Amino acid sequence: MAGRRVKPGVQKGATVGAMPEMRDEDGERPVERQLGVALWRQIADRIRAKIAEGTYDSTGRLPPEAVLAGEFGVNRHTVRSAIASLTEEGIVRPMQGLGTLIKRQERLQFPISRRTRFSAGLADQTRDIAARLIASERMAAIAEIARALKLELPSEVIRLDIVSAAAGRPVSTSTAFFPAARFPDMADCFRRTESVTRAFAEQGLADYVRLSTDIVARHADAGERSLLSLSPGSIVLETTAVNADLEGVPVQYARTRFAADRVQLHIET
Amino acid sequence: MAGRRVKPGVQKGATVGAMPEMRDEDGERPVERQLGVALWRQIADRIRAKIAEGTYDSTGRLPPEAVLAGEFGVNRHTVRSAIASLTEEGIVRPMQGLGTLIKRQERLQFPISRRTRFSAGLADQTRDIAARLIASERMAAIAEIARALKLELPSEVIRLDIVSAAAGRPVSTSTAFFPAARFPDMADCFRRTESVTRAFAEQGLADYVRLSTDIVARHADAGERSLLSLSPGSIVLETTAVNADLEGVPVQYARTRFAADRVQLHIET
DNA sequence: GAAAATTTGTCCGTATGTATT
DNA sequence: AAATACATACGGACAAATTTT
Repeated sequence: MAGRRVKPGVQKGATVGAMPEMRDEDGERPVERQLGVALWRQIADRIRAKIAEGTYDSTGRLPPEAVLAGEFGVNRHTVRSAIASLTEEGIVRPMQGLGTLIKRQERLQFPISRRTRFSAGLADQTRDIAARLIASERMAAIAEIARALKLELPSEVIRLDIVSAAAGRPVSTSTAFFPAARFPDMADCFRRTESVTRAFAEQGLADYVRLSTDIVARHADAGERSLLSLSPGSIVLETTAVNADLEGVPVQYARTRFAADRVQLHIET
Repeated sequence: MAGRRVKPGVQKGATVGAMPEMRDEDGERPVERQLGVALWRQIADRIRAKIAEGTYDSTGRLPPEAVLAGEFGVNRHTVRSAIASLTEEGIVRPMQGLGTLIKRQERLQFPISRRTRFSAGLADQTRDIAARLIASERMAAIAEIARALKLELPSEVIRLDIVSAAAGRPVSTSTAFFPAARFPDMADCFRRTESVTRAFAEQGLADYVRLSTDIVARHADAGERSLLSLSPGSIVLETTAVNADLEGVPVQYARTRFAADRVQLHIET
């Protein structure tokens, strides 16, 4: 086996004859070398994608390393590096003599609708939900926040930094702003109740609705990777939402970053 | 094994106490090495992110290479590699003696609401929108599609593969399924009108609504990178939507992958 | 139960790419 | 431009654990 490896690098000395753009339309191995992304990481990405597609669902395990190496046209060691990375991510678990088992992990579905409270729809998916307050601050509102909450400047807001976990794994981190005049005890109430809904209720707001949501996806920065236990290159789904009471007065402006590989947003319209 | 980086980094020979601290809220620079992504690509990613955040909006250009090298704690050669990559992507344009200019590119906002057709909300953001049919097929519905479209098995569906571009840059690629019995000429109509809405209209469906949408973010695969002109490591926002006529009968099941760095989804509830 | 086949884990070495000095 | 250090990728050989024969 072990096909001839293509000569890497751009030979700038000798002009290579007109190789007519080999059309590699078959999906099996357009591996791109030396483009700033290590081969083992590219292989890891492709294995991860295949797992997500359900390619290996019938066996529940990866093909043997030697087979994968053959499929991708790389050395077995390179496949091993890729599998090591996926192991680090908690996606697979290699067992000597047995094979590499695929750990099943479902995506949590987060409903986004007018009446949805943060964790309401999660109750039937997992019981073990925890929200932890990691920081809070009473501060002057900057223009962006004042505009969203429809506050006059200057105004004070309360900021809460929250990390939420389901089944022991962190799934999201939020930064939420509340008008300080109306909800002066937000931090204490949240710390005690571990819920924005209940914190609102303790301060006299029985119900509230979601006004609008913006959604963006990007790479997680170092802080988010740390809070959400993500590996480098991981993705966050960032939602920016404005919630209001039933009269339409904004009560919360929140930016939530979800670990993209653990969640799915769902919108009923 | 987190970065055991020894960090020769920033040699501050003379302490610059009065430096105005350019709003660099991103604390320090925990550059993580030996993790499968070349340093220059990590730097490129971070510069791209900063551009997206608007960090350099005041000047419209990147700080000098030497300054960037100092900020990130890497050699200037590495920063140059990163900038070369961003130049290739068309994000910046270095000019000798002048600096590195940032090419303006806004995020397109895609509204997701009950009555929104695909490109309706785009009209006021850019004039130059194009939808191109790259493949079509009449095929037997698989279980997932039949369930979404509420078809009995066996049934036939028409599949359209579409790439949409705005202002000359591809922003999304969709795979859409329609019941073949009801819309037999979908492919021709779409090819002619370049619009799902108009193709529906030509076949007797004047109006339709969005029933539900699922949203997921993940790394782009090789095919998506090719169709959307994305670089390795890029992210796609994938929406899976079911549209129905006004009686609630499903008429379209579509999976759309957006280039995540070019779009923002917006939900009004 | 024992032997063979399969599969992951570890070691050797070599060549090349990456980043700094 | 060159020297140095380290990460990446390849190739081979064998050990260790598990399943199959």
